[in-house]
Amino acid sequence: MEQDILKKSYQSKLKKPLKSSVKRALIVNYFMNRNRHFSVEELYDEIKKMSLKISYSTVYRTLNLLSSIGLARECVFKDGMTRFEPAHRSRHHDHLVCERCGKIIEFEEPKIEKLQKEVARRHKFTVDWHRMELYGLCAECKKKEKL
Amino acid sequence: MEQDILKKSYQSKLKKPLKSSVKRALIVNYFMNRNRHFSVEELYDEIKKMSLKISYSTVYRTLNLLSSIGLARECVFKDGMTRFEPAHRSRHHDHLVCERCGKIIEFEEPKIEKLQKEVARRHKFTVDWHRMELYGLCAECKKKEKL
DNA sequence: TTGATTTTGAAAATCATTTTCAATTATATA
DNA sequence: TATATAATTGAAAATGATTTTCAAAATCAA
Repeated sequence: MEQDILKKSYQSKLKKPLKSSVKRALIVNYFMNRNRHFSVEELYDEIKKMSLKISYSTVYRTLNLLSSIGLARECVFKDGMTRFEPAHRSRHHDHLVCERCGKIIEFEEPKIEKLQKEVARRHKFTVDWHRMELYGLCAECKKKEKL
Repeated sequence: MEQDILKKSYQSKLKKPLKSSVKRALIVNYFMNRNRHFSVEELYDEIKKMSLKISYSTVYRTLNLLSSIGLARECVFKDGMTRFEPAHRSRHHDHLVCERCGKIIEFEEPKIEKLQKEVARRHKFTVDWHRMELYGLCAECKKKEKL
């Protein structure tokens, strides 16, 4: 069961024990089967759509839980809303964000990472993490633009 | 007078005319003489310290005005608070943010910019702007860490 | 000076997120 | 299996940064 991953991961971090719960299972299940970003609202709506009762409190709580044990990554783009993505599916990456349609494209560019490290070294800075987002127009929206 | 820059810049953008105002002059003056980031609270406190009356509404309004005509740049780092920086002092740059003391270091790295453009091209994406922040520990905080 | 328009600040509204708290549920153990 | 203990839940309230409202004050053009 998917919650087991969570339990182990969580309890190994020396917090209070986790009791199993239907609601949390629901959220974790959605989360584990997602391989891209989603907003809290998106997840909430999805569960509601299955005509299942859930509250935002629980959604936020569970997502923060996943985040705190490193299973989820949080991204906050320009719109200021928190999105989550599964950390188990992909390595660190950066984002291209379309300002027209909101599409989010992930990319990795090791050469940039290397240069970032260089910059940090130059400033005697130790980098824990970074975020990099390129905002603009995606191919599809550019096409529409031209019509 | 510094407000003139604002007036010209603003009115040339075809909006309603600007009347001169002491409060706005105060804020614009602070802004123009700043060459680094500041939070809204920082500016507000600074003006209050001079025992001058001002309200947050006015501060926000004026800063947003400066932003809308391109004189100010807005940055939102991990803490979620909006900071402003004068756009007239420096070119585009990215940031190193110390997670311990909050220090913000600016840097430019043309090689990274070039690689970003390459990434965008690869995805047929047109980039309008980007943000890149490296979070970690600055040299001073690392030193303290070791004691 | 008047009349029209902009600016201001206090208070209320927003909006995503977090917290509170009482009721419900899971679990360990008697 | 019953009971005690602790975790989970959701509704509603709280939060906190920012924006909006609205009536009063200030500015400007004629």
